[in-house]
Amino acid sequence: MISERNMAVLRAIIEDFIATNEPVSSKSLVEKYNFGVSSATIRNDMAHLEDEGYIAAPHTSSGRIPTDKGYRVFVDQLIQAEAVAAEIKKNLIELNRIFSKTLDQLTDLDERLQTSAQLLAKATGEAAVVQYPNLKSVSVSAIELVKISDNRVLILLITDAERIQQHVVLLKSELSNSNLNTIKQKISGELAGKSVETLVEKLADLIKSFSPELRENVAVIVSGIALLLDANKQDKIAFAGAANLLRNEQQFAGSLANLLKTFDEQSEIWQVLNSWQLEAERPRAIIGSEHSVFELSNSSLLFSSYSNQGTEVAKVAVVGPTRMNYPRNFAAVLALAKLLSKDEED
Amino acid sequence: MISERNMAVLRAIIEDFIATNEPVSSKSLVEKYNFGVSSATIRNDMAHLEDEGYIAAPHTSSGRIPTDKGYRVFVDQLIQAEAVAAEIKKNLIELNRIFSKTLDQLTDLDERLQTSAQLLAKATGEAAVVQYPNLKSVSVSAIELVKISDNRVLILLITDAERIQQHVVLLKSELSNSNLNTIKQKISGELAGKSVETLVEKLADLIKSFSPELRENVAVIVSGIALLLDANKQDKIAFAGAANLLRNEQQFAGSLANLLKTFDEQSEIWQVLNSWQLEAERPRAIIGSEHSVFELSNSSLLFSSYSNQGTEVAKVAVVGPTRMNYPRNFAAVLALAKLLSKDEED
DNA sequence: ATTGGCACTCTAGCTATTAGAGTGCTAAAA
DNA sequence: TTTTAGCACTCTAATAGCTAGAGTGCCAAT
Repeated sequence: MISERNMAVLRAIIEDFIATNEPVSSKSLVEKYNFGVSSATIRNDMAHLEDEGYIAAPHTSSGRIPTDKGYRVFVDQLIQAEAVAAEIKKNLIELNRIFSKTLDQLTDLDERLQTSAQLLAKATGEAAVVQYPNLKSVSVSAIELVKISDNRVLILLITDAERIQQHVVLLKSELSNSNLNTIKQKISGELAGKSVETLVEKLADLIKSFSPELRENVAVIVSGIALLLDANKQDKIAFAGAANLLRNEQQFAGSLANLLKTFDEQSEIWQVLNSWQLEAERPRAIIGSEHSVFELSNSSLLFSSYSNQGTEVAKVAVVGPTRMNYPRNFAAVLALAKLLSKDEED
Repeated sequence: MISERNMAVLRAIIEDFIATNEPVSSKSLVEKYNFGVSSATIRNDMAHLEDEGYIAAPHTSSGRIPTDKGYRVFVDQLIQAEAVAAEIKKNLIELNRIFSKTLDQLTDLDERLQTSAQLLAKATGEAAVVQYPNLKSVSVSAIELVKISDNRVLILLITDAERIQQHVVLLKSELSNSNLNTIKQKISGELAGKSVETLVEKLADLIKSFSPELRENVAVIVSGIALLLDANKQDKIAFAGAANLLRNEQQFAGSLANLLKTFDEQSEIWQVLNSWQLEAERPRAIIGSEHSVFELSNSSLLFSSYSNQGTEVAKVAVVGPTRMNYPRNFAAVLALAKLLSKDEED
């Protein structure tokens, strides 16, 4: 059984450890906190907490450090406790102001997400990851073709998820404006409203429906569109704050290089994020051994999701040591998630 | 005076040090290289090279390591020596093949440059930087306006440097297709062919030339264009290979976090690159103390430039320890610079 | 100019020692 | 039953001392 005071001691240990990164001793606890009992009593509590697996001692005669299980209850209570929730909410408003000041000016998706990651990294002092929207379920709202020189055409793929992608193709032969217009009308009419996923198959048929003299160029354009659709399927993330990972260098030991490579390659992180579900608005924390990313030992993942018209499209996350500042970081993740969401109230 | 053999010894020391990262002793030199003299003789040569400042001894009874001055002559000779030039050229062809295989498929500038940096980082095993083209001197070839919903217009700024930028603006009131077309014609006609730099001033006048009922929306569109032009002025770089910097962790001591931040913030690196000039096709190496980036102590910068129709537009660079593999890295920098260049032969 | 020989120097690794921080446990007190 | 003072015990981290050996510098001989 975990008594009221046991809990308070656990919490004090965790807060102290987060602040100092040193094993916490019974003596320092009675000095800093007003438990109104002696260090011997605290020692008994600590022994108990250790039995239950909430804290551990690096060696026989050292202070205690929290275990992942310890952090778990700490974080769970944190999210529920009214007082702290208020604290988070206050941060949230402030962060919302800061974030929106920068983000509201950006409409280009790449820039927007990259900047988001940078803001999140800065606000938390940790590394930040922002998933690109998963466009598999998104549909095409229009395809535009713009002639930018005699033989080059810019293809624009506009989806209903704010993402506008571009690709330039080289035509095989000259194409009159009216012909280009015909092609545009037909392609756009044929593809608009369809989901990105189902689109690829339709493309081949499309070419055949054009008159023979246009087909060569249409084929080039269609292959350009296929390329853009393909790009949508790639798992992409924006990442920022690598320097912040270095602050906690010792804990990653030799694996920091691998860790950075993991972020570089993106797809693994993407999968990790996808393997965890979110309930409603709640942010979630995955603490230490709860995840299995080898390079991220002793690290926590804090994430939430952003949505488009109520449908979850992707996640934002903060990656840092298990001994991170949870209240601050939860607030930042929530603030960003809210800002990136395009829901009714906008 | 530096004799023939002195030079050979210097070179052997540098190559050995690059390979092993250990101070090089006279004994190991006679064992690995065929100088045909005893270690005592080599010791005399080494004492001489030390007097001249090409090598240094970490402490009295240790082997020697090259100084920046030592690397300097090594690199200068490297670039000139026929045999090595051939070696570089061979690498260059191979690298060219590898790079173009990936790059030829990419037309989006962001993606292209980011991928370039990644390829360069991978090919060299170092960190890589690719400057975005400096667009101050570039001119606008067209401005397109595309309606993507009732009240949103996508602005496309197309310059003659392959860069196509996009921005979405929210209209104040509905705008008919024909009106949009009128605006497009007028704006594009007015701005096409002008250089990006001179354009900003013209924008204000432009609004006045429209009929009052259009002005409100034109103002929105014009401010969007201004935003895009502004983005061109920002110094931007693509960076990759942070993990490779970690490999040489010890040498950056505590400054690695600052270093990563420097790359994150971009503008400082941009300025450093700009402060060095290139002669013609020659790549250039800036070794250790020759540059003054504090965080990059013991590091070399290798760079070359890419051009558009013969005009230099930006640089590509490799950043690594002074004891990097110069021939390989020179080849990679050159190969990429050549590939990114859009000159007549394309 | 080169070389063998040798004294000399400095480092890196090993061992020993110690102060002190912190615990666990016991027996008494509340 | 809970709390506490007291004390023995343990482990770490820092310091000092020691030694093998790698490497040099220089001298005298070739």
